[in-house]
Amino acid sequence: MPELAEVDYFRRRWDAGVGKRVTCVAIHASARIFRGCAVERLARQLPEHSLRASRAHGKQILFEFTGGLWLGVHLGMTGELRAEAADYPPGRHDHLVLRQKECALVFADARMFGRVRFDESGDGPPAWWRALPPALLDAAFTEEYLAACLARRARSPLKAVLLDQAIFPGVGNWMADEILWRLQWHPLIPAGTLEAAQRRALWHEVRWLAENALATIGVDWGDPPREWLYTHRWATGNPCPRCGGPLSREEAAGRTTCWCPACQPAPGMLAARTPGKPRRTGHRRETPFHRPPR
DNA sequence: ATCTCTGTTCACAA
DNA sequence: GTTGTGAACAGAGA
Repeated sequence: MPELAEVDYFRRRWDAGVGKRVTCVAIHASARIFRGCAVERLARQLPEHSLRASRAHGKQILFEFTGGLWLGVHLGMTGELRAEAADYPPGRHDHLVLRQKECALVFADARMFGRVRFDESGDGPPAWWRALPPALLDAAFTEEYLAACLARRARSPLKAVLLDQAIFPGVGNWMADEILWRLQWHPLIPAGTLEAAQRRALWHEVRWLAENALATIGVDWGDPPREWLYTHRWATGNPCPRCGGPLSREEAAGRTTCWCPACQPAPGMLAARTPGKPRRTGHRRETPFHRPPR
C-alpha cells in the first residue's frame, strides 16, 4: 500500500507520542518483520526513553529516541502505523506496540513484508540511513544526477527504473504509472532513449508528483484530484481522465501497469515525445474526500 | 476455490 | 556489470 506520501502520512500518526516516554514495549518477537533486528535489545532498551522526532525518506521511516536509540520502519505492502488509546489491546497483526502513558504507538502489518530495525548509533542516524540515495525533493536530486542514473539503466524499461528505490526513493507502482501517464510516455520505453529535454521533463514531473502527493495523500489520506490517473487506474477499461479512451492494464516490469494506449503510444510506434510544457493539472483538490486509514 | 495486491529479495539465466 | 524471470514471503478481500 504505502508509497512516498502514504509513508509520510503513517509516519505522522506517531507524532502523538513525540516528547513522551515509552513505558513498555509489546512485541511479536518471532514475527517476520523483525528479521535481522535485535528484538531483545529493542524491548529492553526502549522503555524509559522518549520519542524525540521522526523523518521519512522515500519508503523508509526513522524514529529517534533519547539515549541514542533509533527505530527504523519499512511498511512493506500492508504495514501501517497508528496511535491508539493507552489501554489499547493489541490485535493479531499488531507486531510492535510502544506503550506510553498517554497513548499506544502501534505498528501493524498483516502480510509482514514490512521491516523494523533497531540501532543504538548514538547522536547520529544509523549507517543504513546515511547510505540512502538522494531523496526526490532533496537538492542533491539534480537533473545531472538523474541523467547519470538513466544512463546506467539505459536498456531498462522506464517503468522498471521508476520503481528502483536506489534511484527514485518512494516511487511505487501507482506513482510510476502516474508519472508516465502525465508525460504521455509508454511504460516500456528504454530509459536510455530519453533526450535532454525529456530527461528534464521527467525530473520536473517526478518532483511535482512527490510534492503534490505529499500535499494531498500525505496530509490526511485524501484522494488525489480526479484529474490524476490515480482514481481511475484500478480497473481495465476505465476512461482515461485526459482523453476519455479506455485504460489498459497489463503486466510490465513484473508489476501490473495501467496506461492509456491512446495518450501513451507503444515504443515501436513513436519514441517518447517531449511535452511542450509540463502539464499542471490537478493542483487543487475539488472534492475533498477523507478516508480514515485502513 | 481462485485471483489480485500501492513491496523487496534472492536465485538463476542470458 | 546489466537485465529479465519466477519464486518466495503471508494474508485479506473480491
